[in-house]
Amino acid sequence: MLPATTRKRRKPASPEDGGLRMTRQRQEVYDILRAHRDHPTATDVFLRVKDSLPNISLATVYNCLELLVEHGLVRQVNFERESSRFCPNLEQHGHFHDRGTGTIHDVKFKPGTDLADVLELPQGAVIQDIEINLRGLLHQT
Amino acid sequence: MLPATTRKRRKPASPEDGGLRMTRQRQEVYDILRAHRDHPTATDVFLRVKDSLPNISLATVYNCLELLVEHGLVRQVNFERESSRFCPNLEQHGHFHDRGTGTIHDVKFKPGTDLADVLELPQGAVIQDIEINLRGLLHQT
DNA sequence: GAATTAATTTAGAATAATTCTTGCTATTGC
DNA sequence: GCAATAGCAAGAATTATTCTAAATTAATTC
Ligand SMILES: [Mn+2]
Ligand SMILES: [Mn+2]
Ligand SMILES: [Zn+2]
Ligand SMILES: [Zn+2]
Repeated sequence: MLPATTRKRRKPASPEDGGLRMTRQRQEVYDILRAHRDHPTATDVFLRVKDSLPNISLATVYNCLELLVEHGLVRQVNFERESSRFCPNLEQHGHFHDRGTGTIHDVKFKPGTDLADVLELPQGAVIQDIEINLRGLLHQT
Repeated sequence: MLPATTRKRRKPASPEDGGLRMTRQRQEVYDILRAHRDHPTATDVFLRVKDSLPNISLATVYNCLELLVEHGLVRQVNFERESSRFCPNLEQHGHFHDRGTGTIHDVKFKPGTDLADVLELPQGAVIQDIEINLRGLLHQT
């Protein structure tokens, strides 16, 4: 058996990428989400990624987004029945949809507070996932 | 001009029904939502309403649900990208989806608490609508 | 490093929830 | 009762998303 250092080996899955092999397409999709954190739809991502990968297909963009979500690198955000949007912010946060401009803003949780303090959860409920979506208007101050 | 009491007049829109004319179909759809508050989908409602209105169409169920939502009698509840569900509970509340059984439970807000206390809202944000969706498991106690 | 195997991507077809269109029916206002 | 309006049913259309199958690329084995 050869020493471990000389054996050819695939790049190990880092904790960062959640064990997902970072192909060119997946990396570009992920980079695009982190470059412009405006909660783009799959089609938005598709149009943007074409600049660097002109031959990428929409199906691949959907595949990449699905994998990034499954591996916990990206969050999928749904407002009403609109197209899903994608967000690389992994901190616990909600979303505010400004009906005036159509933009979506991240909403942090105040430190030291717990959502469960505000809610009357059913007996025995163990929360695995929290989704908070707000809609309204953003007025100039 | 005849006295008001003798003139034939349509049933006035009550504050309860939000100005919506309550046709047979709308009434049955609404009654079904209030009878079983299990957050049924449009198809669920369709199947149930057929007992009393065997000729109703799915399109009509969708129309009725849309109108009931627009007029504020019913809330539309979306989890992920699943079919919309419908809820006649008009109190401010969130939803807990038990992944074990697939059931959806209403989650009241604790009296005297304010969600805004837990969130760092963007400057100038005026909230018109709040959606809180929780997912997890309900353990027997 | 060529052959083999496995994973990924692509293009287009399929799916499914929802919405739209159209002709018909019921209700309303007069 | 009659014209105008509103509502309904059936099925077609829409659209975001998923699936399928073939081609490409990458990894593994020899
Ligand atoms: Mn967009
Ligand atoms: Mn159901
Ligand atoms: Zn976000
Ligand atoms: Zn509810």
